[in-house]
This record gives sequence, structure tokens and C-alpha cells, in this order.
Amino acid sequence: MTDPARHLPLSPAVFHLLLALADGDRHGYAIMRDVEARTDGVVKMGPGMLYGSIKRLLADGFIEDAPRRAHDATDERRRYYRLTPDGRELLRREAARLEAAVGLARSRRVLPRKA
Amino acid sequence: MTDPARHLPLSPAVFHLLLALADGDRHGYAIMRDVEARTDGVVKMGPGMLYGSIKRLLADGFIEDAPRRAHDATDERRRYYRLTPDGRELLRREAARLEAAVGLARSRRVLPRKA
DNA sequence: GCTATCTGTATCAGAATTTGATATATCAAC
DNA sequence: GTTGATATATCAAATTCTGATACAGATAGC
Repeated sequence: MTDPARHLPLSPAVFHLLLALADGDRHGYAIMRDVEARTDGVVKMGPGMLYGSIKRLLADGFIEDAPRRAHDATDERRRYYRLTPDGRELLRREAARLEAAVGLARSRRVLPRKA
Repeated sequence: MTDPARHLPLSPAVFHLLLALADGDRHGYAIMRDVEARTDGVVKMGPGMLYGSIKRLLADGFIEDAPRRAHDATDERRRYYRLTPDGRELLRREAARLEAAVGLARSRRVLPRKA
């Protein structure tokens, strides 16, 4: 298993890329749309960022190719990806790190105290 | 005022750099120690990252030089920084973004539901 | 006094990442 | 059949990050 700590912290783009795969396999373009929609356009995913990050995550074993889903055999072009167990663990750790960062921001009064 | 949205999202290092200044002025080396301590070493701040980011943040008006504090006039070398109002706003927005990202992670079951 | 280590600021070259454009092709709608 | 959205992919240039280096004052131990 690739040591996850060496890959932390993740860039915002990579975090959201992995997060887009957390609740089901997606192809590249769908990842891109998901990320921009869920972050209200704050995190932008051009094709360079998208396929560059995918290539690296594949090489590091955090995502892998997923078999084409039956219900959209319509579009031949699509290439689907899924999280590996390592990828899910990496994402979980990064999410925990972000949670801690938010807690720090709260304790330093950058964010209001939680209701 | 520099449009804050253009600078979001922040890199983890820059976020923690600003956060280190949120509860009081600090000099470079103290920022470095604060960041590494508060993130348990996950976010590493070498001198390149530190002074490179400081230079950019000064140029963009998110931090500024602070007058030397009276109680440590002992060390002549130190150069203190403080957040500008824009810097504080930028930090607040980034913290809000992280909070939203954590919420997303929770809704996708990457993190357990909040106790 | 001497020396080692820590503190402190700063820059630089090389590596890695990100941006933005470009290329190519399929698909859906009209 | 033409347009625009979908889809994957690569590339050069810009930016950012890493790790080393440099320099010097402070501190602690011997």
C-alpha cells in the first residue's frame, strides 16, 4: 500500500475529483461537471487539470478503470473510473484534515462558533 | 479591493499561513512553526514555500508588514506580518469553502455523520 | 572562549503542477 | 448536414512547490 501520508495534503482539485467518485463511478467529463457544480464554480476543472490528475491518480493506484456501466453503453467514448480502497482511505484522511482545519478556523474566530 | 474570488481556492499552505496570522501578528519563522505544529506536520512549510507565499500575499495586499512588537525587541532579525482586512475576508471565505467541502464529504459518507 | 544547534530571513535551480489552448471525434437536436 | 454540447487527450507556458544553499544572530553546553 502506497503510504497515504506522503500524498497529503491534497490540492483542492484532486480532493474534489476523488470526492466525485465517492458515491459511484464516473467518467472524466462527468467528474468535471460534478466538481464545478458542487463547488459553485470555485474549483475549476479544465481538461488539463482533469486528465493530468487522473493520470497521476491512476499511476499511484488511488483510482482505477471501472467496467462500463450497462445503462449507458450508448456512448462509446466514455471511460469510467472508480476509487480503489487506497483512494477511499486517502480521501477520508484528507476530509479529516479539512475538518480539523475548519475547527482551527473556528477556534481562531475566522468562522463563527458552530450553532 | 482585489477580487477575492479570483484567488480561491487557496493552497493548503497559504490557508494555514493566513490562519497563523488570524489571532495575532507573527514573524515568518513563527508562522512556519505554527503551521507544522497545528497540522501535526502534515502541512510542511519549507523556507521556499514560506517566503515565496509571503511575497505573493504582500504583493496582493492580503498581508502587510506589522510594527515590531514591544515585548520582543530582543531579536532584530524578525519581520512581523499581519492580516489586512482583505486577507481576513479571503481567509474567511476559504474557511467557508472548506466547511462546505467537509459537508460534501459527509453527505457522500466519506466522513461519519456528525455526532 | 569555543562550538554546535536553533532561530531567522532570503534566494535559487529544478521539479511538479496548473492553466489555457488546441486537437479530434462522437452525440443529440434541429 | 450543421450546430453545439459532450468527451478524451495532449501540449507549451506560466505558476507553484520542493529542497538545497547561504548567511548570520541567538542560545546552550562544555
